[in-house]
Amino acid sequence: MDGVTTAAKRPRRSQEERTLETRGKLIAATLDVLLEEGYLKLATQRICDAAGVSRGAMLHHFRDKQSLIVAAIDELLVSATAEIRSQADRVRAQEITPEEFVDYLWFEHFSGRLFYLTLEHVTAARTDDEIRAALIPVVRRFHLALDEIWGALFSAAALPRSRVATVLNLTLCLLRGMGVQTVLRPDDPAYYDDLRGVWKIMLRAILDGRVRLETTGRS
Amino acid sequence: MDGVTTAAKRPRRSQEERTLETRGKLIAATLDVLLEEGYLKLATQRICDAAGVSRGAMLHHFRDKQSLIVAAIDELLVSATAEIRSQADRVRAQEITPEEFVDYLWFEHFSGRLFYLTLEHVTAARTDDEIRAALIPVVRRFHLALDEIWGALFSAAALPRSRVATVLNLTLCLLRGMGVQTVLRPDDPAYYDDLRGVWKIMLRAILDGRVRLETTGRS
DNA sequence: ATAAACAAACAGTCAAGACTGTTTTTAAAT
DNA sequence: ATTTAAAAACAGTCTTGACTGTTTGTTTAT
Repeated sequence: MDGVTTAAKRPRRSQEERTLETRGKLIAATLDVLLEEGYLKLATQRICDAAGVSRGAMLHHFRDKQSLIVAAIDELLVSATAEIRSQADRVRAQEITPEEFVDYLWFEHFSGRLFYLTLEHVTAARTDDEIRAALIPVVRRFHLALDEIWGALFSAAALPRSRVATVLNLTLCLLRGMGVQTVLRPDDPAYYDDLRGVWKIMLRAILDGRVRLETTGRS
Repeated sequence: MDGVTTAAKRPRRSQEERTLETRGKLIAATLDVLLEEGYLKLATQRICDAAGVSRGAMLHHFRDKQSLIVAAIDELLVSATAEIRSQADRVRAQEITPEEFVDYLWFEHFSGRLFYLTLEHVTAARTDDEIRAALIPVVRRFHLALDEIWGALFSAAALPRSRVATVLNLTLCLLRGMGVQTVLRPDDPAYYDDLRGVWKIMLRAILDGRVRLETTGRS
């Protein structure tokens, strides 16, 4: 295995390329292992095994375990934002209905990977000041991006522009709550279909103007 | 400090009394420490310190750490059920409105202790088959009790009896989702008031019959 | 005297960061 | 163009502390 053989097998990569590749592997592996093992059992050796990278290399690129996790969550939310935006564009173009968008959000994000990863990092953040401080800006960017997406989503005359984001955020809260429940209420898809069905009826009533949202006194 | 002095200070307690007291202390301490530290940092020594009981005694009464936690969650949900039932009785007696009930659920349970403890055990259960298997029956009892409470709650002519539980479960999912968000979106009570305000408007529309829920096709 | 409740010590496991060593790339010197 | 030195990327080992369940010992109730 001399220099000639090595050069023939693999072109010389710049430091930047090497860095991007290693970081990318670590971030992807972190999300996979976090989903599979949970935060409680998330060991750096396990991540590195999955990434095919040493712990020394991991620590070269990320100050500590927590820094790696925060970077991974950031990447997760950036990706999710792009995917949601893409589907939202289809709602606006009237290729899919708002009801179908709700189904998309449920089946593609909130009853699986995105939400379970959210559950893990949110729960860890609740009792750890450092994690929480690191994640609040990350999540705030996600919320702002969603609000921007929601603002451009609907043009229903019956729904004031200022209410659009509220309704969509309420939709997301419903789906998060359902996501929480899936953990200890599995094998009951009818229950979740039922909830979602009722929600769609409510959403349709709002979009059609049968329920008005202007006056939201604090009551 | 001889036997006579001890007897004079504290009456002789039966083994059963001692057991109930020790178990009670451990269970209460578990919930307190779980809320404060999270599942990730929940150490049995910390629980025992808080309970004023030795680890040996803890292990005498509970097979292992997990058994203690499951017993504590069971107790938590039994207590919450009783409290929710008591408020629901006041709704039925028309002492408080359904809207006020929603506020009660939010402020007393889903924006604080009950929900945060739920977050902890649900997240731990997601990736641990044993915990999940132990908690599913516990949580099922909670769900059944809630459905029974909901079934007796409203007598709105416009809302079919079969739909009452769905609407209340939908309410709880919304509140759970909001509870999840409070962790990384703190210091924004107006946001949560807004969401809750919109839901109350929708709830009122359902109760008043302006939105009908009979046909909930699976769409 | 015996059993149950309780306490403390023991033993083993595991994980993260610190640390040391190696390989690859880049820049400077020749 | 080649060599050398430095920097960056990467790998592997060590250290330390924390944790849980097991075991042994003590106290209280029957």
